[in-house]
Amino acid sequence: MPELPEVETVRTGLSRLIIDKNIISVDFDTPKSFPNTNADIERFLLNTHFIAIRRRGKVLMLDLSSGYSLMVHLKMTGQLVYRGEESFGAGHPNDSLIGVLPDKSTRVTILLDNGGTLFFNDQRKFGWMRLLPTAIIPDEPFMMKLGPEPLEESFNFSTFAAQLKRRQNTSIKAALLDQTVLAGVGNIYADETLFAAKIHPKSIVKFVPRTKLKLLHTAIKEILLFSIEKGGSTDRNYVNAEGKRGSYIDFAKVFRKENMPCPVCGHAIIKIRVAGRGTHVCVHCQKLYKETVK
DNA sequence: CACTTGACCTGTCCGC
DNA sequence: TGCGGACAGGTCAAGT
Repeated sequence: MPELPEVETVRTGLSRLIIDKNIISVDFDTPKSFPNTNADIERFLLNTHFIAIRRRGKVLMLDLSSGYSLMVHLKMTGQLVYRGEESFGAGHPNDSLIGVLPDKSTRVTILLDNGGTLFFNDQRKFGWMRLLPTAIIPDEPFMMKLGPEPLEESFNFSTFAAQLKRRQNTSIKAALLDQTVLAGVGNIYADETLFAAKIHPKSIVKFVPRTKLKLLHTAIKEILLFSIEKGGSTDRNYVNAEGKRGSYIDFAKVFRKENMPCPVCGHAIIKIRVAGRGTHVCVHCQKLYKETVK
């Protein structure tokens, strides 16, 4: 599912593909997918061009020359896929997960002046795309609440520890998934980083030793960066801006590895439920901290 | 305020 | 073969 590395991969792809391209037309299925008025669309979207593609947490911002931006959240099954004139409708036989576009999951279709098309697909309709003034994006309630960017230099260990102070009595996994603690980690990278730090996901935050939290902080940075190198994780639906898969999942140690041997100790990885999510853990390697350690 | 649970959706898989 | 139900998991609203 699109988490920070997947959204970042889409961002770099779109930066390469649609910057400076002019928007000729936009078409969408329902207002839920694109809740803007026709007047706003005509004034601030049509006949403007993309000047920058930015990311904050799992949110994408496609900045336009009109002073407005398309803000996009892919949620679980969202895709932002560009098809150039040459590849239009053709798909990619080798590494594309998707075929001819538009398909039944297509919510928004944006036609560009170079003959290319930007598709916003979303099978489960949880995602959204909307047009709003670039300047007010930071004031949006969702953006206001977001925690620090884990890959920024300023996200050092003391920042991480300070953020966790607000979630002392919950599980460490619930804390990692909380976007106000840090922005961009979802189910895959929560499981993978906790495995790397040898912390059981059900561990209560206040009982996790500082040394383990330091390992976790380092693992977050390293694993997110590594996944970006691999183009993110394609578990089911995720594809990049060209409709292609990411390969991080091939390197995952525990995610979707239930009943398989732990790569460190060989014990079987089990799947449990933590914070309402499917959670993968090696109970032999990952220690459960539920009370003060002596 | 801190924390947990259910709702939002649709496609897929599993058991009968 | 079809059908019901569980499951997938990001975020928010409503619950304790």
